[in-house]
Amino acid sequence: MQIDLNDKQIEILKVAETLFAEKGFDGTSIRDISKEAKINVAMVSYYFGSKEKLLEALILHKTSGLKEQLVHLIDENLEPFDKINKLIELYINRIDCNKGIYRVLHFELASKKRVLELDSFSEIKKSNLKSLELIIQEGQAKGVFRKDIIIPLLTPTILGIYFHFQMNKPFFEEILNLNTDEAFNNYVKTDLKKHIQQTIKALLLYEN
Amino acid sequence: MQIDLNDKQIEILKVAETLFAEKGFDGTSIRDISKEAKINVAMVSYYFGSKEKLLEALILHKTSGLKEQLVHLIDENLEPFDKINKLIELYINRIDCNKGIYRVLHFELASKKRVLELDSFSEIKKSNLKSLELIIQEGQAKGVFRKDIIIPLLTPTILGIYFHFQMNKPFFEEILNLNTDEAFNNYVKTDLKKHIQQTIKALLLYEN
DNA sequence: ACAAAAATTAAACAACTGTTTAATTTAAAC
DNA sequence: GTTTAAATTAAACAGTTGTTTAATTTTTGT
Repeated sequence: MQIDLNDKQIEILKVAETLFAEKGFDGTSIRDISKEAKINVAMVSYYFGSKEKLLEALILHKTSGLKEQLVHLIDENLEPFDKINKLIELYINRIDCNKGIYRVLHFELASKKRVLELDSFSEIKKSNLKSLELIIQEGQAKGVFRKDIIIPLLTPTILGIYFHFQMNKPFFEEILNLNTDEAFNNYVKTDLKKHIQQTIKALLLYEN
Repeated sequence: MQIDLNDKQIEILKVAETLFAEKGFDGTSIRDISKEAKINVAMVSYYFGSKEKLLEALILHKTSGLKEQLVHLIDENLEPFDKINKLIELYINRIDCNKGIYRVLHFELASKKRVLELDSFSEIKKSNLKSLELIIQEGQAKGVFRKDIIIPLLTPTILGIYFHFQMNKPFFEEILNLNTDEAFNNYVKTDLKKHIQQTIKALLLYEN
């Protein structure tokens, strides 16, 4: 796993992230990237080996970090619901900052065309699930959360709502009258976040 | 809007749906489609005009139908929660049958590369939101649902959870021990569906 | 200042892209 | 059966694709 990237490489990744997010991996050519980053086409192959390896480098470069934040959260001295709310906030902030790459990831992982060598990414996801599990169990031990929660379905609930909202941005901009990008982003960080927190809280408390 | 399609055209759409879902729109070439459908490359342009128009025809061909089901649901004589549960079931069944095209749609609508001429599709979504609104208001009038529900956020909650689960199929297959496609689909139609219904119910009932 | 290494370049590569053409076959109409 | 229209074909079109090459410039270490 490559972690030592020079400024030029990071610049390439930055441009690639934007373009991949806008037009998809297959929809973006190396020439698109090199033109936008004002470099020669050969530089991508020179630095990363191939277009696919560029994507892998991008994903690894961007997705590390959340894991550490979650592990750290476990030991914080917070009430169960505050901890869950903070977890949701961490997720949203993290993904919101890296919107582009998560969108690509979202699509490429589901594609049968490419089998990305992303064992390390899968490990991160499992670690995150483990952290969530610990937090839920703590809340259950304290008698605050119900006992029969299907923990693996909580992440798709959090991320699913967020992504679906982002994916249908044009539609929600229209029906919620969010006329500027700022208004939209603001809605995400306040109302949508609150909605997700409320949803999870309702799930954890729900009684038949 | 073209609705009269002959058998050959429908066969092409069928193949296109499968390949687009597997490899994405940009990841699928007309030659891929023509080879799989055992037709000449020129036939796609001959019948649909272009690759993009093929996609549009595919989307329109597949997405009509849910709207009518929802409109019909409004007038059914059901308790508010039963009506909502049935609505969720309709959504999931509908999308589950047309998994392929909804996956493409999900991605392509968010892409800046193409501006699909899909006013008719946007109209369908608005109509569906209107139907949901009527059902919620009925439940509110009967005093069963809370009053401060943000209705436009219910659809992303339902669809978001579902899509995120589908998009990360390999991951959930592993952590939930769903070893066959049948086991996975079964989990969606039972446990995941129940989870979504429970989530929405909790949201509609939630009290601070 | 000089040699070695790294970075950058333009050009070429072969394969693939969506689409069009013009010729041929098949089907329908009369 | 002949004429007209529709369907189907192989071939060619002009661009684009990811990647490699070999030459050149820039940077680095001494």
